[in-house]
Amino acid sequence: MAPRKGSLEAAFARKEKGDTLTTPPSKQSQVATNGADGTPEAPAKRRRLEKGVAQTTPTKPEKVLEKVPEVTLHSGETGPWSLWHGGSAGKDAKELQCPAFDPKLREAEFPVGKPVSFSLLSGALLEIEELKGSGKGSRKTMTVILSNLFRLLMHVQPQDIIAAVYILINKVAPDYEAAELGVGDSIIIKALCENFGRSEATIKHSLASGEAKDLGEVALQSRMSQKMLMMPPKLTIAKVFSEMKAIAHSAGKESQKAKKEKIQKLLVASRGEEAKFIVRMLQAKLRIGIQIPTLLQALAYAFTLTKPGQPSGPAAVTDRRKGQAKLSAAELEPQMIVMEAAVRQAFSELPNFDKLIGALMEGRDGSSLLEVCRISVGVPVKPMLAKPSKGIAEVGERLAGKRFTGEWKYDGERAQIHVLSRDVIQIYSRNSENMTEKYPDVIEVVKQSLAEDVHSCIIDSELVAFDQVNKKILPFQVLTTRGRKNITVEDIKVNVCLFAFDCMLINGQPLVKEPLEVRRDKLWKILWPSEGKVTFAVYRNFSDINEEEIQAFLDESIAGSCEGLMLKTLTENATYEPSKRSLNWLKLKKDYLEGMADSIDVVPIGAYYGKGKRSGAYGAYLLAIYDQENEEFQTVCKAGTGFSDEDLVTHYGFFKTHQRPCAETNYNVNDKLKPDVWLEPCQVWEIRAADLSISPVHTSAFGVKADGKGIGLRFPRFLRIRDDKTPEESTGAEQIVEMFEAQASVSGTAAADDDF
DNA sequence: GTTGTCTGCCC
DNA sequence: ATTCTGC
DNA sequence: GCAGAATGGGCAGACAAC
Repeated sequence: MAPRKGSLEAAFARKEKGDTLTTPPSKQSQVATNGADGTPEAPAKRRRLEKGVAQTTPTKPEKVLEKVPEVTLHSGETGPWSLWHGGSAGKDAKELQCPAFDPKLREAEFPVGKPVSFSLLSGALLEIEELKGSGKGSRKTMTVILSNLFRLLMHVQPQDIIAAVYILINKVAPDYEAAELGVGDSIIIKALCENFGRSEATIKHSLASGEAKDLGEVALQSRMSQKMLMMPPKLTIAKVFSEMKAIAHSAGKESQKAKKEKIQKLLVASRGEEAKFIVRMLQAKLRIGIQIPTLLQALAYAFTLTKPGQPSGPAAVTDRRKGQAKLSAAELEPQMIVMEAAVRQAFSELPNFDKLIGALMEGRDGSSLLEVCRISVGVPVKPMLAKPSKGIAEVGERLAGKRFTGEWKYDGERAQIHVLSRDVIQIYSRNSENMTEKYPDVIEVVKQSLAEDVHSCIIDSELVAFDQVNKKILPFQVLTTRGRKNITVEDIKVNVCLFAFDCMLINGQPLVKEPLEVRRDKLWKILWPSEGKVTFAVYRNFSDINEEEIQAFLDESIAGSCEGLMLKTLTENATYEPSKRSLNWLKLKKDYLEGMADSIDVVPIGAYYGKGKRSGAYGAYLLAIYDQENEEFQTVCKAGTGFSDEDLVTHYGFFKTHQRPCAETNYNVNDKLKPDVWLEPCQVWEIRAADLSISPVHTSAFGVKADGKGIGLRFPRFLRIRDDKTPEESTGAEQIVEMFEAQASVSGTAAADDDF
């Protein structure tokens, strides 16, 4: 058994929360208790702002124009210009890969105004894929290809840029406009089987043997060996996108069949490598090394080098490095840098490619883009995220010499609350999904909690399941049982409390460029807490690194049913601008800390073939503990992370020779977890997890905490092999139960037994 | 009407 | 969510 | 340090199958 005593004791040391009232941040320096214990009076009665928001909102107008950063010309080494001048020698300027690419040179092949063949996009994807991992400068070349693709489209068929971008990110609409493809591996496999006369078994075998690294390659191989007499017309970018939209929009009876048939039609019409990318696109796993940040960079460069024509204005310029008005490197590089920053910021504030590209097509550049792509109520903003920190020492290094704050990290659901008006309130998730329908109760309570002079705002917060009778935070797992659609306030079974911690806009004024200290101050003035409904995240400010105080605050947060702490600078580098650094906050959780986390010794009893870069090895393992009483191995989780590439190879090599044709008789495994390969119980692994939860599929401590259910692990990851243990010496079922009961969010609540 | 499977989305 | 890796 | 790509548990909701 690995050390874990510390965590148990810490978790048992449940702190009774006092009834301390909150005070505004301006009047306090160190407040550790607040919120849930606010006064019970109706907020409306207490609502009286001494200093109204109107007076505290910034008097200076919000800057729209970004100050042009101090730009030093990199010319050659690291700056964007290094992508666009080097490496052209010997390359054909007709090739997308070539930095000197000029869209005009491809006019014969891609006539202006004609729909563009999907093979152009597919070809670019293939080139990019082939560059992946090919060493120095390969990422740069990938960006160049993408940029040049956009430049070409800009010249010949601008409306295809949006289609191409959506295809590249495997979506059909912005995240906040619910439009999901509703296609998964299962439906794709069915489509492939029927279409190419293959069986599911041969497809599985193809993947297991490494013959194909993913379903895209399966599709491609099947398509290649298919003889076609009559070829449907070539696919165009526009056609593929419209089919994707059609797939996303099909719903109701027989919709699965309809989706399958659309997929098959696309595959039949595909040529060359297209089938591979169509399938991957439907899986939302293009896996060619391009995600949104790279896409934004490529767009920025494309719209710097090439200028779209305007309806009644300047004509298009395909290559601003050429012609009479040509610009020098010294002029273009700063433009690229500013454009890239502006595009990133624009997408962060308005994550909508239609609008972003629309603005770029209008000719907006680094200095004017943000005038139209700005944070606004009703459109979710990209949220600030936090980087995991390995320990308090690391936190100290990062924050040394800066004023910072620690906030309790609540275990709930991120909620970005948009008050469009006092009557219209919307709620968005961490990933910009619209959750308004899920939380009518929150909307009501926010309405009642707004200070009088607030008519619009955007608030960042966490929604946490909350026991209104016992005034206690409930586990995340309780929150997940809430319904999501057609929810009415009357039949809500899982109540929540809102813990607010940031504020990005008030009364039309963006606050994203204000430091956290200012934003928090304003937040506290626009929202009135009410017990168990709305409050502020508990925080404590620090002006110096004091490891003991941070540790103590961390312990308090865990005793208070939280996951740990969020650590944020207050003044320096403390704006709300994920475009600049998406992981600008730090998170400190007990399971990151050596000796404070539950670490568990388990036995690998099954394995699953890896996909993509894991193909050719096992990508994940099925892990079990040994239950002495029942003399059987009971599963607790699968593990697919924590392995170095070397580990993956070692494990594969080892377990290849310890396979079993079927499960051992003393394996207690749910059918839904059936691994690709069964393993002999012959090794012990130490793994780590954040929490334990009641599991519908895992069998450890089966029936002990809930009828017909076992206990599973949340966020499991591999740590190391324990050569000093035998499988029978792995963690026992009774220890799993102890760990489950020791969790601060479970102990002392009614949920401790059989409530699941 | 019930049950099972699949998908997307929370973490 | 966590984690590892190439650049 | 960023960006990307592997992978986890578990829930509701939508459909399909029975």
